[in-house]
Amino acid sequence: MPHILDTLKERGFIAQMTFPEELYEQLKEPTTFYVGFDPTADSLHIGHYIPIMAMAHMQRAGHKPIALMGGGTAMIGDPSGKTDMRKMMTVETIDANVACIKKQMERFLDFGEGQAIIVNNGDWLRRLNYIDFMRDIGSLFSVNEMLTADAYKARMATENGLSFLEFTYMLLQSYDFLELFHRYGCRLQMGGNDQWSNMMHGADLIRRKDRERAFACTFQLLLTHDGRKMGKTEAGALWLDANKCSPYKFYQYWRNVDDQDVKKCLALLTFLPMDEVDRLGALEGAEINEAKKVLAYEVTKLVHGEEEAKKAADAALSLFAGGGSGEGVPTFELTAEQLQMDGRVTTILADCGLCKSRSEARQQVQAGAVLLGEEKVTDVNAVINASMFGADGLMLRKGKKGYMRLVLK
RNA sequence: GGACGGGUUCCCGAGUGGCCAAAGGGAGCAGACUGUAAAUCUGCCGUCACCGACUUCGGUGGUUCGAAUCCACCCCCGUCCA
Repeated sequence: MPHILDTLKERGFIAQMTFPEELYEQLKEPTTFYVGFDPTADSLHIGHYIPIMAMAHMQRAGHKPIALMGGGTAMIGDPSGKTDMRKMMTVETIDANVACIKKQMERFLDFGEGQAIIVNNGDWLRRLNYIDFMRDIGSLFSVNEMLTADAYKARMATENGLSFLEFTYMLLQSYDFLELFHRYGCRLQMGGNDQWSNMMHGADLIRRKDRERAFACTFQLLLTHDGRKMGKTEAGALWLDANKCSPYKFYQYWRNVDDQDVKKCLALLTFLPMDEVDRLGALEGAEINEAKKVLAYEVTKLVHGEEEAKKAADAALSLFAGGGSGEGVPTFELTAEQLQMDGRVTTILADCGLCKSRSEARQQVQAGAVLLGEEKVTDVNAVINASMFGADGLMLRKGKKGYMRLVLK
């Protein structure tokens, strides 16, 4: 079996790590490691996916993952990678988010007996005593040195500045690591590359305070080939929750990735063997669409399950290739009464989510982007009535990719 | 605490009494071209039963026929000083 670090490197996960040789030795033994997640929303999004995949790889290689929920640190907000101070969140919101995220994580990791665990740093951070903390931990940090961290430097350079609350974040995250070391013998922290300085200081804290081995290792962020963050959609982020982003939409996102990003995505986001990734990634021209189909299917399968992935693939087949059953095509139900009251195409376009507002719907009609069945809608005031529905409803389309099957209830 | 500079639509950022729903860029959506890709060109991009109306420019009040723009107070941020 290849060394886990080699696997992760080969797939493109690793960004940087502390004491590479020593860590390499350490990981020859089963090692407990952790990754932190901020419960700033009630669902994970694609940005969390890379670390989760890495955790899964690690677990398969015999290491023990700890998913640390930042129920305590979320009350502060990590300044890394942010140009603005985050909104502070209430304890209730945070705890509710933690519960939702816990549920989602169970899909990716084995939380069985003796396997991965989830802990919440709110358990120890929220009852921290300021004076004790400052004596034990604060005394070991040098402000001069902290200020050299990119995360802080960047924030100092902007006109938004950095609050003390946020400045303290590094100490708390470092303390988390120490606490997890004490509780579970956790020796490695992994996470996004934007966390590098926080993670490094945590490992350093354990070395200084307990004189024990501890490591930090960061992952590449999921960026497009030209350096933009991947997974941005109109809705802000590509959510892993089916209610926030349907499996169909999720599938379509990956089906439409840039050619240049396909190989990287296959390596990072799926468990396909690397020779298969290399083969698919090498396809050129229209052929690369095959790779995109595999990518979309595999990722959707991991996130939403095999059944949903099949439905999404089938929907794509029926909408774009004239095959399939069309079972997974997005549908929107409406009643005859609704049509009676307001059956305007623009209203329905907005209600079913194809357009953000009726104004936008109106503009799309004017642009000639809207089709009802096979008919282009030319009149902004066009109305849909019950007689237009066929046996499988009525297909409403916005552009080439926006499909919604209307069904009469 | 003091002096100065700021808070504009999803983001960046112009605008200093009417010509402002607010320049420009980015993101996004759509059209053409394609391979459900990229690049390019074009249109849209506050809301609304939309040739008109309504709501927006940190907050609240005021001046004015008329305010994002002027005044007062307040909140928030930055820089320098203490």
